[in-house]
Amino acid sequence: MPDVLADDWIEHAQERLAQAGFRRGGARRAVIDLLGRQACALTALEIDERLRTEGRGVGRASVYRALEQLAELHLVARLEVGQDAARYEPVHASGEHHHHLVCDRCGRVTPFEDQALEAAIDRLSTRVRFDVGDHDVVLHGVCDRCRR
Amino acid sequence: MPDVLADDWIEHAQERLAQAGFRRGGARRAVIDLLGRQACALTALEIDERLRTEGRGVGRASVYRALEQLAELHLVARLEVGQDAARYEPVHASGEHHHHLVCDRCGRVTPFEDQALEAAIDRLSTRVRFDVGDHDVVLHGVCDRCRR
DNA sequence: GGGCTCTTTGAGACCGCGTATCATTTCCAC
DNA sequence: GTGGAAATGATACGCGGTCTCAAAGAGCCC
Repeated sequence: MPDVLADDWIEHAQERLAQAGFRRGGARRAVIDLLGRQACALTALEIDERLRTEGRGVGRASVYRALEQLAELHLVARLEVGQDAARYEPVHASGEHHHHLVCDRCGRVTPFEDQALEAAIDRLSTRVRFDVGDHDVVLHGVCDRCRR
Repeated sequence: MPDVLADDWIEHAQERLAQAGFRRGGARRAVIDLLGRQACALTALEIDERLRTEGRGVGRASVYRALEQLAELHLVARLEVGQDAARYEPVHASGEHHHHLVCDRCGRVTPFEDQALEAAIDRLSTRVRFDVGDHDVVLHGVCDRCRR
């Protein structure tokens, strides 16, 4: 599913990196291309693994480096959902984003969106003595597949 | 500050453990006593360390074991806030709980409460095809101490 | 209390995600 | 093309967390 949104993000990311003074490089490019095609968050090792099976293996260090740089520029979001491995996903320029349901039984991570939740967080952000940037919401429980 | 709430939680936890068929043991007791006195979440290694400085050092394995057992009985909440170390805090029987502001500059973790946020999550929980249990909300940003 | 069994404990080996190092390769401004 | 800086990747390392197993302690029957 090579959709337009993915291509947009990939292009956007390349641009922002160039602006930030980064040179081009094959490893980072491969990570960006893979991330752009994902619907939801992947762990660094999943990325490493998928690239390898695609025949575009890169060093582990390069994966982590690319993710760190992308996170620094807010092009990817880093999140931890209680599984001892950080996950990364593209941040779209539209500001649109989702949160995650985590099945504590099988570990599956599913995205969801909720406007009321976002609104509550926005309102809340203005009243704390804290310069709020990003936020993560994680709902733990049992997914419908495990419940049966 | 040996307050009543802390003592309540400690007692409650002991009771629930007994009900669940656990025997008494010094290490778990030490972990519970320490946790009961905390206002906010600690990492396992912080717990280990503090017990050691109190002269009540316990094996690392015992700390993790106790925390796991307590989490299983929902007596403590386990949360990860993007610092590569899980944190644990008491869950009070009242159902009252808070969420966390994380300073990405200094790493400080600060609790906050918000009723509107809780309400939004409750409403949302009923509409997803997922059996929602706990939830975590983490706001990232810069704390007032680092901002100046 | 004395024994018996089963749980709890803790020292240390081990595992795996993530980071640091550093020699090599690649990019790009000139 | 050439020089110098950035990017890459193999690998060693660090550290949070788990597993193992023998010793100590809890609970129970007598």
